[in-house]
Amino acid sequence: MAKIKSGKNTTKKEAIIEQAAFLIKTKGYPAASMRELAIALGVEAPSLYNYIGSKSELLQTICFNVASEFSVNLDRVENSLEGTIANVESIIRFHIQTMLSRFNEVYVANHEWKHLKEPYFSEFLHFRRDYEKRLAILIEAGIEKKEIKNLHPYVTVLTILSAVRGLEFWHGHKKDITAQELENDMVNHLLHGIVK
Amino acid sequence: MAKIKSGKNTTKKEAIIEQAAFLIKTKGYPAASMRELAIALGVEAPSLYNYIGSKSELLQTICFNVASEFSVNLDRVENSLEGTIANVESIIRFHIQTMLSRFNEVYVANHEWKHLKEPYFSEFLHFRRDYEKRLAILIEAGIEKKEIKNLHPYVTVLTILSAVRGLEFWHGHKKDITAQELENDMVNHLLHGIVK
DNA sequence: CTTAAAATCTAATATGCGTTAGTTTTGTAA
DNA sequence: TTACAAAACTAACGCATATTAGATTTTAAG
Repeated sequence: MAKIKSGKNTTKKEAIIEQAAFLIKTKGYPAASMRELAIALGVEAPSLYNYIGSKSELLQTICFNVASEFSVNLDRVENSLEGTIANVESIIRFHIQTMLSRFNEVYVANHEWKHLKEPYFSEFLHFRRDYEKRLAILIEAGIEKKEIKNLHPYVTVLTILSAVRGLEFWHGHKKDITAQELENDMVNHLLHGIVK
Repeated sequence: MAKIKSGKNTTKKEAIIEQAAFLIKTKGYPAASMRELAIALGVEAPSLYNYIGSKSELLQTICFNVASEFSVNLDRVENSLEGTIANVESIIRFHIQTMLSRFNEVYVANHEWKHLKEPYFSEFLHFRRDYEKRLAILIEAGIEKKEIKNLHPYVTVLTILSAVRGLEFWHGHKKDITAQELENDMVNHLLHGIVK
């Protein structure tokens, strides 16, 4: 009777994934049910299986889509000719912008990946570690060139990645401050600190 | 047949909560089952109900215990006579130390509180917002006293809280760096930045 | 040793889950 | 209009869940 709605340039599968990202973000993967997802799309649960293979496939798609985007951006930065500070700033800004523009998917990739099944769980974990490692190498290069303070590179990476992740909490406070202000102030804080 | 084991100075209820924190952290609240919790304690699931009222009560206890600890610490800092920088540093260090010493419970309070039922969900959300607000006021005072840069206070609070939360990811990397180094470097980064 | 209470067990209830099978409806092209 | 395929439906399976009821075992006190 009802039909899955999909926008002009999106397939129905993409519409399902988008709605799934919202639901998984809101309820968490285990509590996000196929029946509720179906209702949100105006359809019965079994109908979804004409487009997707399984519930876990939805999570995989979301997580690895996001991972791929960050990886491609890091490729670009690694090949840039700018200094370390500019590179780090560029990465921070990319994280903030992606976090804000594709909130549901990034949130799911950040929080729900632990519910991935093997071998996807291990693959994703490996990707994360690799991404952190590549960032740490970038930071180390900056330390050697004396552009950056000699703090433990992993701590620096951890602090930056965690800080930008925290933008999830900003979603309720949008009125007080624009996205641009937020981005600038956070970059300023992470690069130069808050002490005057 | 089997009996719930509890340490010397802990009641059986406390033993259940401690194990529950580990399980909920690992699996997420919806996927953490009473049966699995019972097995970890060497007992059958229904036996747990002699000590606790429900599964959701476990989550409530964990979340509000942690909230209370952070609140008490903030009370102390608010009444301190130190400058803003010292106060902020003290709060950052408290977060890091609590995160590392009571990892499971803090993790659960940070990540699984959205599965709290009403009215606990709203109460916890209100507590969080209040805590952030109190920190922002602290920061604002520092800005007025010209101890701290004039960045948007909420962004500063967000950045700090998110960064310390990120310590969850450090739990696998313990060998490379001591807790003390980590704490010092992160405080340094958050107060003074990374640019040389 | 007896007895009462505390602790644990087994069995069962009701509910919800992901998914499959088989059927019916809808859309499209010949 | 007919025929075929895509997309939706209903019904159901097998399994896991939190929790309750009631019986049984263990513990501790008199």
